[in-house]
Amino acid sequence: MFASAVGGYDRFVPDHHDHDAGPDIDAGKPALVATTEFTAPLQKAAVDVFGWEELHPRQLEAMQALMEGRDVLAVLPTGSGKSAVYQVPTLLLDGPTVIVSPLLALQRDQAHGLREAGAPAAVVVNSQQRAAELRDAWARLESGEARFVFLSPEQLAKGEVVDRLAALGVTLVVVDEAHCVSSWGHDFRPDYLRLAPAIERLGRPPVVALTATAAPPVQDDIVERLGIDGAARVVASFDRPEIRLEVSLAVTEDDKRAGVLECVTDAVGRGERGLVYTASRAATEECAAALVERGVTALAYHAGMKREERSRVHDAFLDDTVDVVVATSAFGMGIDKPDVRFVVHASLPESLDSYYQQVGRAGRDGDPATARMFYRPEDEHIQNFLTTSKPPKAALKDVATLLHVADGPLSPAEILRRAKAGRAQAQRALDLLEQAGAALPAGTGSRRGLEWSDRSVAVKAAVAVAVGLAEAHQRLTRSRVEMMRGYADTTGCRRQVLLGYFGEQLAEPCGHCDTCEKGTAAQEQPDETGPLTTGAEVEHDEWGRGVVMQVEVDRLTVLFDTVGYKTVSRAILRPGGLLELDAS
DNA sequence: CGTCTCACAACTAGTTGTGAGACGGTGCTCTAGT
Repeated sequence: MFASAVGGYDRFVPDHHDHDAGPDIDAGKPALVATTEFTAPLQKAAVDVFGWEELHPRQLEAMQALMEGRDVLAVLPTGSGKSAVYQVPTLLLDGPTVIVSPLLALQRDQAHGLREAGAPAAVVVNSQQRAAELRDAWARLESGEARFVFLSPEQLAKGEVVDRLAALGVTLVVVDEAHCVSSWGHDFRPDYLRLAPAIERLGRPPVVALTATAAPPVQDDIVERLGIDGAARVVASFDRPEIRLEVSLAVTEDDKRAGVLECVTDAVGRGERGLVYTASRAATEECAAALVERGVTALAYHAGMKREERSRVHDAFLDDTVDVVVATSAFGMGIDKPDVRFVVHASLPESLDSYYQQVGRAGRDGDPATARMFYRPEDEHIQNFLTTSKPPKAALKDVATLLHVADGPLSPAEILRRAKAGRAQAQRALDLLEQAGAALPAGTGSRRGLEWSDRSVAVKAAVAVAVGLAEAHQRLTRSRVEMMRGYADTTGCRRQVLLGYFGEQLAEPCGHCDTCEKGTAAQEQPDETGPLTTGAEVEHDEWGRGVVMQVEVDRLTVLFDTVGYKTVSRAILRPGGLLELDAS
């Protein structure tokens, strides 16, 4: 729409470290982005509608790829204008943009934000709306007035919603907080893994997956699950030098508790505000109460609380009426508060991905902030319990048999009702059978459901494949917990370890994490001079193919396709990227 | 896998030990009852 209105406005966009208030997202990347036929129209639309005088090179790179019809995976820090990546192109495209967003509160805030910015109308479609609101939302989309529609992956799992969207001629699909595809899709919210077929049914417009945190294997998983293999990857630096990293090992629960309370009380005494993450709901309440007893204004936050109360805590944190929020992992997505000065972990998080996401909520204003983790070796077990559910073998057999003998498609509701297994187990079994390709979506209208893919495939064989998938995922999540533990126990520079996990090599120890100051980091310099460097492919007799994720003095961390992360001794190296069998 | 709670025993009247069992995170959506 703006293309014809633009002329004579063609130049390179330089790097703007000097007046960029957000994090430096450009380290190690080319500062210039090639100008294309879309550069000028994008810049003009950004100024005219949103008042953005300059687009960051990374933003522009992602937008240009989308305009060329390519898919994009953009990994950009929060506060760097991730949303602009789809907002501006939408102005130049003919149809509406569909934004898949994981939380209803987030959808509401984002739609509201667009309204404030003076952008074309945005609507929200979800189960919390009244019938009249929904009718209105659809009417505005169908009239062409609304150009943005926010919805959950669960909405896109509904055939009638997809059909209705398809009729609108969707020209762009956005998967916001795209790390959820990888972290939640496999079990917790399986509709994340059903986005690819839904996008196909929308006519397969370009897709942009947006997230602030995704290690290379997670990026691969997102791209694969969304079916956007050829996506342009726009990945900014993960480094947040303003955040000081510290870890304290505690022997007893009492020591750990005392450490957390002292650390938080001291920080609040200096006038700082921040977050405490715990592993359980009970621990949030216990810790918040202990802080209050010490004169700190603290509130607990977890998913067991009423919606209203959760939003009250959320607001209190944003408008500084509370110094500390003590929360489970439920707190944080969508929080963009600039002056969070500390993030304290009172337990080991489930993965370095989660850890970095939580830590990254500190110091958004660029001023110094602290990330301090207190942990006990025992903490590893609760994460293993929480993140790894055993394959539901009995339920798998049960559900597979139902599908195998059925005459036509069965609706998921009917399958759950007829299964002998509990609802949750049966649902998980159904998801796994679908992932295994044994159960396929079939039928139309009210007859829509799932059916057995191929009668010649035996129940037993399909169950075996599904169990294999579940076990592989179980091994991966366990190895991710081990990586978390490895970070906690390292004597090397923490920033080097953390950035290495995200595929970024820091040449020198950072000089201001706890291990650097203790002096242990200097003795643990990674040696990248040998035959194996980060990113190299290796082969192990038992574990199969893997990619080197990290190189240390005498050991390597390798991510294997089948068994997840493994740390192996350098001594077992053989020429040609082969590893000896006796690795441990 | 570890921690906590509870019931109960053993012991002698207030406390300590033991074994079994429950519990531990993230959200959307639909439905039944107010």
